[in-house]
Amino acid sequence: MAVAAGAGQRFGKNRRLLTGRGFRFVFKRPWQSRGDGLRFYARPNDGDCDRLGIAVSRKVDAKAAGRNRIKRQVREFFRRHSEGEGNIGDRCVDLVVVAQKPCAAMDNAAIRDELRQHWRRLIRRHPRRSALPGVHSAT
RNA sequence: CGAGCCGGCCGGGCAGCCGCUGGCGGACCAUGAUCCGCCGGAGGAAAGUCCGGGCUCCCCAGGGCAAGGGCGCCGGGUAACGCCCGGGCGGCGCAAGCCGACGGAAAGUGCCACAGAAAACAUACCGCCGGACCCCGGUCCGGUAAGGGUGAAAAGGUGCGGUAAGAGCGCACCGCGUUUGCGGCAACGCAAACGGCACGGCAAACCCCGUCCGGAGCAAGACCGAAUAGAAAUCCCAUGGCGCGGCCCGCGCCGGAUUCGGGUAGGUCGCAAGAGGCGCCCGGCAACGUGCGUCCCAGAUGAAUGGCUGUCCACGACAGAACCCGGCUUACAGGCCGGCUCGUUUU
RNA sequence: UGGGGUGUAGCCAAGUGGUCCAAGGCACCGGGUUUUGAUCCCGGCAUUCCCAGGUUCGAAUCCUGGCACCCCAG
Repeated sequence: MAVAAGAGQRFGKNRRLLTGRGFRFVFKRPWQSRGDGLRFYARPNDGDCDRLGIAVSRKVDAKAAGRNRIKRQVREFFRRHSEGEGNIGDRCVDLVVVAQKPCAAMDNAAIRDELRQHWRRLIRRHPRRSALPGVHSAT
């Protein structure tokens, strides 16, 4: 069974969007949130956990190391805040995070700040059953 | 101690917690994009894609020729190279050292603006010298190329002799060329004799000579599954089946190959043990090679190394594998080791 | 990952197999014409020809290396 406390901390392949089909599903009818450096596209799924896809193109940052940095920040935030397994009663979402050009100039703290803003909008629209102590205590 | 040169190396460390990914082992009333344990998990440039290979498919299947392109002192190393090592020559530096697209201009074609008499078959503006004429300054004829002037570059340089003035005209030295001898595998060097101006520069101008090169690329390519359109063109019919004419045989269809168009974007393999790393012996000035021992060292496929906390310090640069090797080039905080040169001080 | 292309003034751009001045147009600025404006005429743009080396007497042009931007394939 799922370990209730640590369920949201994992980030296996079941928590990611792995195929082009998964991305297309989200982009078809997305809920959106736009900011300076990032955009969120989300859509409720039929699964039992949230899933994440990230898009950082070469136009954002031509250096591979720079793109990896952005993706790591997004992944780490999602790992610590999203809904894990055992939430059959909830409406979980597929989320795609797209990085925009200014993101390359932001430091890690700034990226996390923006992620928090988008995430707060997301949970207002798609409420969780479980509380989100991480978000409230972090801010 | 200061200034500098060369070679080699490192690229935050430790501890804890939460994660990611591959392999192996295990768990299950949920056999999966799951969970648990152990072990492995980015670079010196992984980069730019500038060269050289391996490996695949296509073409040719034997090689040659042509086109186009690369390379270019000599010798060696290497699977190969445009790389590396050693040497020669030239240049820079007091030196340690560093740098060099460094074959050919009497095979040919072409270019050298402006200036200048003349820019390559040489030639004569101002001059200098001799002669003639007019008469006190020039004109004409001839000789000459030292000096002036022009230019990026002016037809060997310097000195002495020589001369009407001059000139390789003669001589000495330097330079250049030819021949011979000697040293060296060679590039080349040294020496002697001879030649005298006969060979201006540019081949990163066309080119000549020598030498090397077929094309594409792992999203190559192979297989499984799904899906669309037994649709189009060309060829084959050796084997097999069916139909038609009585058989040989022929034709048509099924079938096979290639191409074009359309559809699909799921999985498996390729996919990591290699021209491999390290250590030692031997050969070699060295690059490197032979042998022995030892190690297994990333394999993802929306794509893995991160986050947080503590602590130490010089407060962390450039930057992320995507088929794999050998090089080159470019980016880079800081630091370590070894050798050498010059200067200064002290003994 | 692989392949290809382009960098010349604020913008669009031409440019030679090397030699005074790097065409031209738009825009902008100054002046003239006009009662004023448009048109028209004259003049101007003080451009490291993307950057760094090299060849050459001389390079936007030739050679080498680099940077930036754009496009294409699956």
